Amino acid sequence: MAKASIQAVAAEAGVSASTVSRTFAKPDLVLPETRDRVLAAAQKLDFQVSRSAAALKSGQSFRIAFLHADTIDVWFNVNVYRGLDSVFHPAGYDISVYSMSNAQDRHRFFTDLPVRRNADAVIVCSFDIDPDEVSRLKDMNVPLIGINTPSIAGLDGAVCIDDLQGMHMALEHLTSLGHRRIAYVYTTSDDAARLRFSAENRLQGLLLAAKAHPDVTIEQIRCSGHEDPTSTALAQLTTMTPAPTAVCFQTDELALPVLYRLPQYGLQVPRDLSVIGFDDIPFASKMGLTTLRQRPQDLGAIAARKAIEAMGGPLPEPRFETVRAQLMLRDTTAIAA
Amino acid sequence: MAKASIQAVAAEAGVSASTVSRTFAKPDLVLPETRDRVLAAAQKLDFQVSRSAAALKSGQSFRIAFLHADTIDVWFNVNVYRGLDSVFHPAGYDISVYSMSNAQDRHRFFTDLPVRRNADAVIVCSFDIDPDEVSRLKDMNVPLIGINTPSIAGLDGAVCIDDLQGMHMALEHLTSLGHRRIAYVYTTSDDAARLRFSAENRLQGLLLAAKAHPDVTIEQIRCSGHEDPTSTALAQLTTMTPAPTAVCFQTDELALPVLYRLPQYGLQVPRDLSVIGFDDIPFASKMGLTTLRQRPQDLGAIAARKAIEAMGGPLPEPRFETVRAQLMLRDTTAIAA
DNA sequence: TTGTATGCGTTATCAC
DNA sequence: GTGATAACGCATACAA
Repeated sequence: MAKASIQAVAAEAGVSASTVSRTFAKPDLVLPETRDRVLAAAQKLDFQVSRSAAALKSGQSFRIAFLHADTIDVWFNVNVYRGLDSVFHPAGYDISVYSMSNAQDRHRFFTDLPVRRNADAVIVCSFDIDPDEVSRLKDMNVPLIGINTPSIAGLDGAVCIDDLQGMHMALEHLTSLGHRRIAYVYTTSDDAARLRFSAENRLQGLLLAAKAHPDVTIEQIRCSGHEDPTSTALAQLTTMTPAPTAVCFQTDELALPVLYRLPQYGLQVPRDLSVIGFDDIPFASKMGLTTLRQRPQDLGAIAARKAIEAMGGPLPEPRFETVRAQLMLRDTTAIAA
Repeated sequence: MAKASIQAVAAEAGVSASTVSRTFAKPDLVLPETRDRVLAAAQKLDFQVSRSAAALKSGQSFRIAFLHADTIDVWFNVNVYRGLDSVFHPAGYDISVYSMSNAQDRHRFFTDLPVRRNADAVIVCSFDIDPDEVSRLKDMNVPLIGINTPSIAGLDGAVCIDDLQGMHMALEHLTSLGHRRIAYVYTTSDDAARLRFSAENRLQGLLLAAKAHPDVTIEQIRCSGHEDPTSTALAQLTTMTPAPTAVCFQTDELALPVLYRLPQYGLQVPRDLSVIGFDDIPFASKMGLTTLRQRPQDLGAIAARKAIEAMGGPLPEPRFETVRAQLMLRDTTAIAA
């Protein structure tokens, strides 16, 4: 089972090694009939181009570094990964995932910078990356693309979800149903960098949108990292006076456990309380939660295309992009009581 | 920002390139003080070993192929990935993910076999891989490790969750609470290979365990891929006569939406109906679901260690391993009505 | 369009 | 314990 080299294929096909190389790297530069002969020989010998050798010679690594906050299993991160993969994989790139669960991971990453010479582009996701870190990454001379980064300074491209527009829609939906007392539930946990920004942006979006409605009040329910957010939210929602008639949650993940328990505390949804989430995770549709859909896969795919474009030379066009959230009307919002 | 080569570091440190190489690859073969000098020089020049070059010369690719059914975002798959990464990343390996969402993906993979010469080990997860495919992968002469594979034939190692033991615990728990009429809800969708096996194994486990209790009956509720499983399960659970007093779900994912809707149909949990899930996904604890915990991260880590051992030479020891599920007692089971 | 020659940056093998 | 040297397998400039 000696792994066939490019030489062996060349011999089998009766051509030179360069022709075999070209057949795989730049098929259009080789005569169709030659190409077919080479492909047949390759198939016969079970030949696959060695990525290591190709990488060494070409100076590329065919690896993309994907930096993200928290862990890869959070819904947003893994779906961004899927989007990246849907573009990078067919293009011949592997994705190296670097999870920054805590300050230590992060410190180690930025001192070792294992990405140097080992990535053709860097994708930074939901990351409160500081200017120092940006400049260190830029020193690597590879494209640096952001996804939902708080700032776009120093990036070669970026794509963000439009939290403001999303919350604007949420508020307009609720006010059109007659809601005036609206609560907003969010978390501020230290070890979930992604959530910090979305919490902030979404709150701002809600407050901004509320300015157009002088009679609307927004009550903030803040769940700090130490406590169980479900309990905090339930306690507040059931005891506030005057009681809100609608509540927006920073994320579906936060909303769903509360939605489940509300009946136990005498609140019928949507009769007594309208509920809106954010994200549209799979459980949201299964539980009928009205929510704002964002598609992390799309963000990932857009970022990947920008990266590929930037690797080709000039900066991607457009460099910065914003994607709208979509209001999914389901069973948890109704006319105010 | 010319990327420093190993030569440059050697010059800076006043040693030969070989010594620099050794400092990174086999630090114990080099004198501590020499090592410090080299490390200092490397740090100064921002040097990192080129994985491509190292790979070419050493004959390894430093890549692991991770084949899984369905998509990477399903809870089980992404957590297996985390487990793999926790072992492979520190060991210097990157993971290339190959998602087999459908027959076409799979066919393409096995005809192209992009993994040939480009992976040092193959991990196959939740895969109804057939003998032909196993032998094609084995031809690559790299370790082949399975995770929750239906068969272990031809694999160099494998680790599986003990579905039978898990369901045995579930049944004993329920019978000890006085339940005698127990339902089991499962899905059979074509495009979710993982679920097919777990559905089958878990059902068998339940039936097997029930043999010890002649007065216990197991009613199967099968949700085919075309219909909404939540509706099917609810319809059956609320209309069966005699009504079951407890229900086991194949997965938490299946259980939770049903759990949410049961009160709407007049069934209080656990007063009228006890509910047990399987997996212990994050929402299970948030919603108080009694369930069987499995830890895909552990399976991934175990598989990764077996792979590394097998790459070293002999077969891993033990070659095949089974991990127990753990019963998490929460709020959805109680004494039979 | 295809073949020839060369070198990418590292590691393995051997001396020393 | 360290240094010199050759080779890993391919892609590219250049020649044909």
